[in-house]
This record gives sequence, structure tokens and C-alpha cells, in this order.
Amino acid sequence: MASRIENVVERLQQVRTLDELQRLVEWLRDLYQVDHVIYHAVNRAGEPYAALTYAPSWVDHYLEQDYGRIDPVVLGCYQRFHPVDWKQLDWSARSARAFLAEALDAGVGNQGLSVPIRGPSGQFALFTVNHSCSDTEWARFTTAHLDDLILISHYLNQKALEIMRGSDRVPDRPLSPRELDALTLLGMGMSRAQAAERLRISEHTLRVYIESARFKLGAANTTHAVALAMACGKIIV
Amino acid sequence: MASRIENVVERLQQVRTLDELQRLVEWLRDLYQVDHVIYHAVNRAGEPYAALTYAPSWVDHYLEQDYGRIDPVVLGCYQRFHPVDWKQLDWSARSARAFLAEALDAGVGNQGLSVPIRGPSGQFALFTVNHSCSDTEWARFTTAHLDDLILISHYLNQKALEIMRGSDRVPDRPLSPRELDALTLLGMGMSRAQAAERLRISEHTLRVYIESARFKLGAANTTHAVALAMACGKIIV
DNA sequence: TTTCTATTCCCCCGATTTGGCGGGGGTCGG
DNA sequence: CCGACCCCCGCCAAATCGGGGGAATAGAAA
Repeated sequence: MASRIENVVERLQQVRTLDELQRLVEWLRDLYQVDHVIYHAVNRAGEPYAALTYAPSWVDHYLEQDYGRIDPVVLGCYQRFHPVDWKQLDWSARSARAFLAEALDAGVGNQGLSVPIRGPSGQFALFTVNHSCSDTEWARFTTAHLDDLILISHYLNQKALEIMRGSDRVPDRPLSPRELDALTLLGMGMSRAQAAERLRISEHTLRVYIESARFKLGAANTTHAVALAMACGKIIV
Repeated sequence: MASRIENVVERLQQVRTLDELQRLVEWLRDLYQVDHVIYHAVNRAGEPYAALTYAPSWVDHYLEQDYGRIDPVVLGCYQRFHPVDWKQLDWSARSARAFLAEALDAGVGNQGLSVPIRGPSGQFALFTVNHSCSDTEWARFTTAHLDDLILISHYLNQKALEIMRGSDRVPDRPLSPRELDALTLLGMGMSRAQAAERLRISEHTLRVYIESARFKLGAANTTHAVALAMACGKIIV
């Protein structure tokens, strides 16, 4: 029991495919003896990916109804940092209560703990465990395993990112210092004239940098170039 | 030694002020017997905050030169998720090598490990330990304490957010779905006309969304609005 | 109920930005 | 030595952007 977390991390490190990730969450469910374990990532392309132990019918219904937009777990975690007990969430909205009723009906436990995880470029994921039991039993479970769950969610997300990154990696030419300066200042809200003044160059020279940066990044216009440079961490606004 | 992490977490929970946070990183430095410990939050809405053990002169110089924009540690961590050993970073740029020389001169250790941490609204922070020692010694240290450092960085950032939330709470009104759509498409490189066509609304309606989004975000122009929305995780390009 | 917001549409206008065409000078590696 | 890249500058026409007027519907909040 004491070395449980080491085993989990070790097993996590060996995951190589999304299929193995799916089997891992099932294994975690059995290991921690809870009803369900869910890893749910929202990547930048907008295509969500999930590895979970819910009934497929519930998952389909959830996606079909676009419940991600009203689910209090998703909404609540999106603006929080620390793991969230489902009881702390705001279930007051009518749509939220209707959703909860449906969820319980679909076999989702009445108790839950969700860990928000964030990666580069606004990547956002949730690691959730949920179970049907009393408040005191659940409190005992969460206090005992909170640190484990934080670490697991971290490694889980790292693996998921690693697996998915292989496909959409784009090789790009580095931007020159002046090009980075130009995009940074524009991203900070300056006009070209202001940025040129700040950099002590002519407004037209600045344009040359913007154009070459746009070309290197394959951007359609200035806004696109700034967005792309930010998205791959080249500039920080 | 085995219960070290429990002690750390317990002590972290008691932190209430930024001053205590500062003393905590000093305590961590002594506990783990490393040269320096740095917690460095980059708060987009306001000014950055740091609790660290570097010499004040180096910190001042760093801020004055705006080294955050060329520091390979910051740039590298910004696009990564897992803790990063400084040796894995890209030190090839001339500015990076010059920066490194200055840093070593200022007493920064030659070995380092930085943990990127992300919170809601694009909040980004770094938890770093660094030390002067050989590669093998450093490898032994990092493998032994990696999980500790991940957990510490998590709790540290949670506390920092908790403490700062009171003071610099910027009331940002949420963007409407259409405003988010508009900014997203513009960030993807479309012109207003193209984005309007995609959303099946008039080009002028789109302009209304852009303007209201610009107003809500306090942005000077469209590019700025897209950059701000991206920076605080509201849109993903 | 009334106010607020979100969503959609229309007009006009000028300033800014854009994209394309030129031209110089420097440094660096093959 | 030459190509490649980075750094600087100018002119021009057209497209885009930002701002000024409006106004209607629906739904949610107060």
C-alpha cells in the first residue's frame, strides 16, 4: 500500500499508445477500488480525447448533447487550479441539476474528485475519480490519496501529450531577434508606428520584419503571425 | 528522510503571506541542500512575482534587461509540460550563451531543474532548483526528488494564487460564444470577411463582436485582443 | 417587470495596414 | 568569393481596420 504510487508512476511511464492509456485507467479504477476513472483532454485542434470507464452510451449521449458546455465539473475545474471535490461545485443552475440526474442514472457515482491539468498552448485536461458512497467514506478516500492523484494526473497528461504530439509537430525556421521583437510589441497592442518608435527603426523597416516573420511562420496576416508565434511559445505577450 | 515530502506539504499549507512564501523557498533550499530555489510567477494581468534565493543584484539586472524574453529556461518551459533539466534546453542562440555566462557569473548553479506550472486564465509559473555540481550528482538528485518537486510546485503555485487572488483580482468579463468564435477565426489567420462568411453572419456583425471583445479585454486593436485572449487561455488557435 | 446582454443587421468615412515593388549595407559559412 | 541571412530604408495602390451613427430580436438577470 505504501509503494502504490511508485508502482503507478512506473506503469504510467511504460504507456506508449492511446490503447494502453485506456487499459491504464481501467487498471487504476481497480487499483483504487472506485466506480470510475476518467482522463479527458481537450487539445488545441478542438478534438477532445478521453480514456474512461463510463458506459459508452453515456459518453455518446454526453458528446451528442455537448454537455461539456454545461457540465459543472468541466466549468468549475476550468477556473480552478487545485483538485476539486464535486460537492464544492455550483450545482444551482437548472441545467446543471438536470444534467446531474441524467449522470447518476447513467451509473456515475455521487461522489467525485476532479484534478484540472494544464499544458502548453492552453491545453486543458481533467483527471477524475468518482464513486458511490457516503460523504465520510469519500472524505477518507480523498485525504488519503490526494497527492497520489495529483501526481497521477500529471504523468497521465504528460504521456497523453507525448503520444499525441507525434502527429502534429511542424518543423519551423527560427525567427530573428528583430522579428521576435516586432511580433512581441504588436502582440502587446502597439501599432506599427509605435512599435517602430520603440525599436528605434523606421516604420517601414518594421514592416519588413513582420513580413519575413509572416513568411517563416506561414501566416496569412499579422494577427495570424502573432497568434502562431504565441502558440508555439516563441513570444510571450 | 522518507517523510520529507509530507513535512513540506504540511508547512506549505500554513503559508499565508508572500513573506512566508519567501522564507519557505529559503527553507526548501536548506532542506534539499541546493544552491538556489526559485518560484517565479508570470502574471499576465499584472506584474510578475517571484520568491527566490538569488542575489538581489542578479534579480534586478535580470528584470532590467527583460531577460525573461530570451532566458532559455523560461522559453523552454513555456512550451513544455514535464519538469525540464537545464541540459535539455536549447542554448544554441548567441543571446542564450551570453545570458548563461552572465548567470553563472552571478552565482547561478550550472545544473538546474525547472517545473512548469499552469493555472487558470493562462497563468504560468516556474519552480526551479539549481546547484553547482557534476552531471552524475545532479542526475542522482533529480531522480530521487522529481516527484517531490512536482508536488511542491503544485502546492506552491496553489498558495501563491490563493494569496494574490485577494489583491490583484482583475474583473474580466467573460467573452460571449460569438466573440470567442470571432477571435478564434481571426487568430487562425482569416480576415474579417472570411471569418464572417465562415460564421454565416455579415462582416459588420463580426466587427461588433470584435469591438466588444476588444473592449472587454482592454485591447488596443484586433491583434492585441487575439493575443490577450490566447494568453489567458480563452481561445486556442 | 424592467433592465441588461447577446445576437443580428444597415449606413458612411478616413486612417491605418498591407503587400508588392525597389534599393542599400553588414556578417557568416561553404 | 558568393550565396544566404540579418539589418535598414523608400514609394504606391488597394484592402483592411477602427470608429461614428443607428435598430431589431430574444433571453437572462435583477
